Amino acid sequence: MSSYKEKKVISIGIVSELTGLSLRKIRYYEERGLLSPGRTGKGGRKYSFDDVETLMKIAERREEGVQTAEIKKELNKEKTKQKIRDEMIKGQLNAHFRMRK
Amino acid sequence: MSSYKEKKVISIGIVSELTGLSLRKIRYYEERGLLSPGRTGKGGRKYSFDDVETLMKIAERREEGVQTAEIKKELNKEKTKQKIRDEMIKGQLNAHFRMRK
DNA sequence: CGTGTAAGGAATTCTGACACG
DNA sequence: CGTGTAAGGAATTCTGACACG
Repeated sequence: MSSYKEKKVISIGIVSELTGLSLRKIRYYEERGLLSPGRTGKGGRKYSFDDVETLMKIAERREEGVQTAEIKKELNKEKTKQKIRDEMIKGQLNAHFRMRK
Repeated sequence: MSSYKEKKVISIGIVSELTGLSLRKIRYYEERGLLSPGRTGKGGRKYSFDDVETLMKIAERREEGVQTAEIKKELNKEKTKQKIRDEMIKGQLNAHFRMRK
């Protein structure tokens, strides 16, 4: 279910090193709803490797001059596609096990 | 080569939450050579998910009353075994590609 | 041996705001 | 719109040491 890629465990400083983005940019993209880091008990942001990958995609698109609102839509589309893929796999597995019973 | 499991990106506070171990214990096991976290520029420790797993194994063994020196030997043995496995796989791959050429 | 804790300092992160554009 | 920066405060982490056992 929850793989390492999805676990929110990386602090913003490390994410900044990993992506080359400033803390300001990382926080701003969150403000615009492009990603949702977790939070520690006292407010510290926690990111997953998935978040880091998302940020790298954002950086690419920004360099191409794309605005955050547009990038947000693109990311949502990707997420939807991924969900459909996941459900198809789940469906296949269910069909498989129904047959074996 | 370097998967997410091996990337040193988690701070000690998060590792403490993930493992249930105190900061003191985590640092002590390092002092005894049972694991080697990375370091940020200014001295902060950085752990990988692999390190987190190692710490959980250590916690189990400690609960059984095993001393750190003994646990260290066990971990080294595991590491050696893993290395041998990795090399066998590499060997198989090499053999395979030699055949296909 | 393994772990807790108080101590002082350094580095990190947070938020809200002003600036420029 | 997107990003930098200075500001003040709070939370994190570091090291070396003393304590107990």
